Amino acid sequence: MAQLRARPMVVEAVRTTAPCAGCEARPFSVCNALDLRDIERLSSLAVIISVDAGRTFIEEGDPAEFFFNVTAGTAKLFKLLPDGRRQITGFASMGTFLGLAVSSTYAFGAEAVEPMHICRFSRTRLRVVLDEFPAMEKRLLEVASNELVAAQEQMLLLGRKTARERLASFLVSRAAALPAQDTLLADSPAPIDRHGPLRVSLPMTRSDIADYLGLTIETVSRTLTRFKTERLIEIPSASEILIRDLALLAGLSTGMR
Amino acid sequence: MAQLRARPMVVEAVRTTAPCAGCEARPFSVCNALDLRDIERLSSLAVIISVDAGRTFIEEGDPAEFFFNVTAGTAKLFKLLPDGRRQITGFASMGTFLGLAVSSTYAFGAEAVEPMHICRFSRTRLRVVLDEFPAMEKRLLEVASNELVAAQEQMLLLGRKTARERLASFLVSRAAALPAQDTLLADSPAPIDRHGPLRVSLPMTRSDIADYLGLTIETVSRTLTRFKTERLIEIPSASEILIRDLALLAGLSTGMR
DNA sequence: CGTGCTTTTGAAAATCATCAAGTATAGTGG
DNA sequence: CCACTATACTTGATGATTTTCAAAAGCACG
Repeated sequence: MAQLRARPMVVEAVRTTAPCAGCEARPFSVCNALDLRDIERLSSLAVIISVDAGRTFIEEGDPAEFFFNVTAGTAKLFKLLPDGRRQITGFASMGTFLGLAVSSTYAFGAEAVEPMHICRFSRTRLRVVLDEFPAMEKRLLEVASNELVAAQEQMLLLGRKTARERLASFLVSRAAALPAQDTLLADSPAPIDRHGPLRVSLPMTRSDIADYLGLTIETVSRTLTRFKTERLIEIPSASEILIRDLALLAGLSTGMR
Repeated sequence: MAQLRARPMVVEAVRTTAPCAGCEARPFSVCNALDLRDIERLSSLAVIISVDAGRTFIEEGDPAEFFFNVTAGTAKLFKLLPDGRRQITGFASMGTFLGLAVSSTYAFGAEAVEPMHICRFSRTRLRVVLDEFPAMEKRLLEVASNELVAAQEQMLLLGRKTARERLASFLVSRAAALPAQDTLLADSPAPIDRHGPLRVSLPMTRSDIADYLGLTIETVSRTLTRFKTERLIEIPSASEILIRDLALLAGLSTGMR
């Protein structure tokens, strides 16, 4: 049960200019709450950081000094037990805002699964901006509310769904997040009505998927293989899956059979 | 696996005056963000509702017309699968704010486990107040952030902890919430250092506990019995538990043995 | 073209769920 | 006030899904 993990080092800051105005992630992020004029203020506070795949950039329990905004790549967010058991609580991709904890320390860790670009803000300095622009605070509340809904859905999955239902849910949610690969801002009911095979990429390892779904890598592998033999999916490579029957998978994800 | 449940009727509104100024729950709730002068504005929007034990007052999927603030009693919040499997995502007690969903429908249901008093606000009308008082919006963001942290902790529990660890975690969190019985606003590190037996009340049924912890009622019962034979707790009645060794239980809850 | 890591596959083991009574508790009506 | 009934809780025996242990097969990278 207990698999101990090496503790990766926290990434060191790599300072760069922060051109918020031309930021590709802005349309997907809380920063969009500000208009171009105010964006300048934000730019002056932001530091852009590059994070290599596998690097931890938030350490659970560390003083929560910064807020982060993901502008490229994907991170896994996780909590650990003393013996090394890990629960991944979510994946953060372009536009995701991190660090909302009220407490003085981070309640979770974050590690890049792909090379990332992250926009980093000092908490204290961003707080001033938030007080100045209530629109951004409002947007943050929306984001937090959406995350809360997603968290409740994940609790349902972890507490009550079978391995099969968990994997089906995971694949469906990955498909629903296309092309914006971001569930947190999925305000509109994603248009998942297209037919034909749907290509979803899985930048995370089987181990990550297992720790996200509360399973072991073996169960993840076996279940995916079974989906394949049942012609629900194809697995061209380990990091890529073709969904052949999304509706059926969606049914499976809620216990229909 | 699938136990179907009768669908309880939604409670009808029981209109009463809303004396926010003298509200016992205010110190524990978001309403505290307003000073006495502004509280009057709030009062004019609130309707106090009485809910009998067992009554559902939020139906998952219904249009999210209202916000709620619990002023007395306890509710369980839950999500259902089509076949009746249920996941309780949390318990709401005095001071808890409900209905934060951004979407137009409730993402979860809520049912009273004890007779309750609830303060009800129209979403559209409360929105006006929020725009007027940024302090309250800020307080809401804090609340949402704290709930998010609690949700991540629960994901760790549901995804990675054993039955024993889950029950230990549950009892410890009930003890930590004393006397304010409210985890959501537990901003300060709860002073759990007192020794001697600690009395925690469990107003919810074993079935509720099971659905909260992702277990069956039998496993809940067996595990509590085992704690009793191990002298960790006493069980004077089904709805009351004496914790004899909180530190040991706290250790158990994170996998120490 | 090794070498190391990830993934897949197989067999055995374990935790927790299910099925099944039996016991306590609470609420109801006589 | 007490018996009666319904519900909740406990306890036991059995079973199944998932984990654990083990090893082979793929794949990526130097």
